[in-house]
This record gives sequence, structure tokens and C-alpha cells, in this order.
Amino acid sequence: MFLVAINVGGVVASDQPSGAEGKTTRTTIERGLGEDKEEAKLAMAAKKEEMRRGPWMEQEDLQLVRFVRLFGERRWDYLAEVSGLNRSGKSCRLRWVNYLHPGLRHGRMTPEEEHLVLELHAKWGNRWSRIARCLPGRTDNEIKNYWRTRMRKKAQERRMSTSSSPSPSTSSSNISSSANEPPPELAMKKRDGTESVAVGSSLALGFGTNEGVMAYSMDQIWDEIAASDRVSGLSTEEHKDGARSVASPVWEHCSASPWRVDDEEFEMPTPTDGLIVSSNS
DNA sequence: AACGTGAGCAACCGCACTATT
DNA sequence: CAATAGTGCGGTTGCTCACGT
Repeated sequence: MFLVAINVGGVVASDQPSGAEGKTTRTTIERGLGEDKEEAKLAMAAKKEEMRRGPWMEQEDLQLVRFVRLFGERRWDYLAEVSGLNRSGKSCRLRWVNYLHPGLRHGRMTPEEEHLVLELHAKWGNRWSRIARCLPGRTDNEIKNYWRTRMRKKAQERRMSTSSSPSPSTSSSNISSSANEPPPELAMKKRDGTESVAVGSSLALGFGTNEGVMAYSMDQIWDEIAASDRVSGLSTEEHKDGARSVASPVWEHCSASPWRVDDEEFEMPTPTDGLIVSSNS
């Protein structure tokens, strides 16, 4: 556990060439550049090469905090450029949102938080940011990591318990035999309402042998766990949008909280004096 | 003490959506 | 209205450290 009080000030922006990260998405690269596409791609790649990556130094954190206070939590590319951090705007934003933002809590989840995550995940699925809004001080990344870790453990336990039986098939038995057509509950809802499928992913856990490997995606495991949770007492109902929900007093509390969910803005409590970043790790 | 392993977590990537020009 | 820039989000990767052997 460490506690860092960041004194904003005294950090001078260097004027080293920075270059905001160009849009790296297909949208821009492929739509906007016409014949110079390849050149632009190369230039962009070169710029990206120059960008600093990897873990942030304390000095960088200080600098970022200072410039965020100056310019606000917007225009990350611009902020990255003028701050002289030689980081991409994206990277700066991520660092701020996941680590430097005042009011963030680090360290172990409390049992209450764990319970809430379980319930909200049952309700919304992998909508981490949405879930995070119900856990003040927790980030989507943190919750996502927590969930992954928990699921990994569960998966292992499950593998142990099923290894004695010849077939990994399960009680819920909703694992499609067709790799191309996952069961509907594995389809992820996109924001536009269309469905996509959480594809394979490196998380897929191999069960059984190579011949006839039972590729077990995390989604499938989650689904099974949800099913077993249902058995163990959580009442789950199917939402019309495909998400599962749990009737929960905790959720009622959550929706009544100032931490708004859905598309509404929410505000983090901001400390009045300086920035306090604490961590248990 | 040295090594291997796995959990935890920070950071990155790529896509999609939204805002701006 | 289309093109572009900016932002948000979910998924993934890889590093670090604690722990067991």
C-alpha cells in the first residue's frame, strides 16, 4: 500500500518533438487517405515507433496530471502533444482514467464490491464500464481484471472437478457443437443493437485432447458459472436485449445512487486539495 | 538459493461510436 | 452530408512479484 500526494507544479514541459498519435483506426487510415494511403501508413507507423510505451515513470505521471489540470480531460491527442510526454493521447487518457484520476480506489475489492460485480455482470454481461459506474472509484479495467482472475480460478476448479468425468459437457449443455455458430447467449450485443460474437480469443481453454478439442471460451465458462450461480440462489432472468439480469436490492441501491449509469454522464468526486492517489499494491 | 509457475494488474490494440469541421 | 478527429470500450498481452518446490 502506498500513498502518493501529487504536488502539481514545477514540472516544465519540454519542447521535444512529440507528435500526437495519428488515428490508428481503420476508419481514418482507409477512408481518408486515398492514394497516399501507404505513405501515410508508413509515416504513422514511424511516429508510433517514436512514441514512448510501456510503464509510466513518476515524472510522466506528474506531468500528465499537471496538463490534465490545465486542459481538462479532453483533447487527449492535443494534451499529449503539448505536454511533451511523447505518449499517445490514448495512452495518456488510459493512464489518467485507470490510475491518476482523483477518487480512484486501488487494492482488493471488498466483499460488497465483489458481490455487486457479480450481480451487475449477471445483468449486463461484459459491459465493464457500465459496471464500473456502479462501483465508485473502480475502473472498468480493474473490474475486468478482477473478473478474469476470478473466472480463471473458477475454470480451473471446474476443470478439476470435471477431469474425473470423461465428458466436459455440462449441466447447462448450451455449448454449441458448431464452432461457427455459438449459442445465442454467447453473442455480444453491440451498442447499435446488432449482435456480434465474442470470437475465440486466446482465452479459450482447451478441454480434452487435441483431436476433438473442446475449445471452451471464457464466455462459455461464464455462462456455466452463471448457471451454477442460479442454482445456488441468484435469481436470473433473461432480458429482452439478451443480457441477463438479476433482481437485486443492491442494484436498486445502485440505480438510485448519484453514479448514473447508461448513457448519462457521471461525475467523480474531486478532491479539493491536490491529488491523492492511493494503492494497496 | 535457484527456479518454475501462476495471479494480479498496467498497458496496448483495434473497433465502434460521437463530435466537429 | 461526408470526411476527419476524438473518445470510449472490450479484448488481449506481457510484465512483475509472490509463492511453492
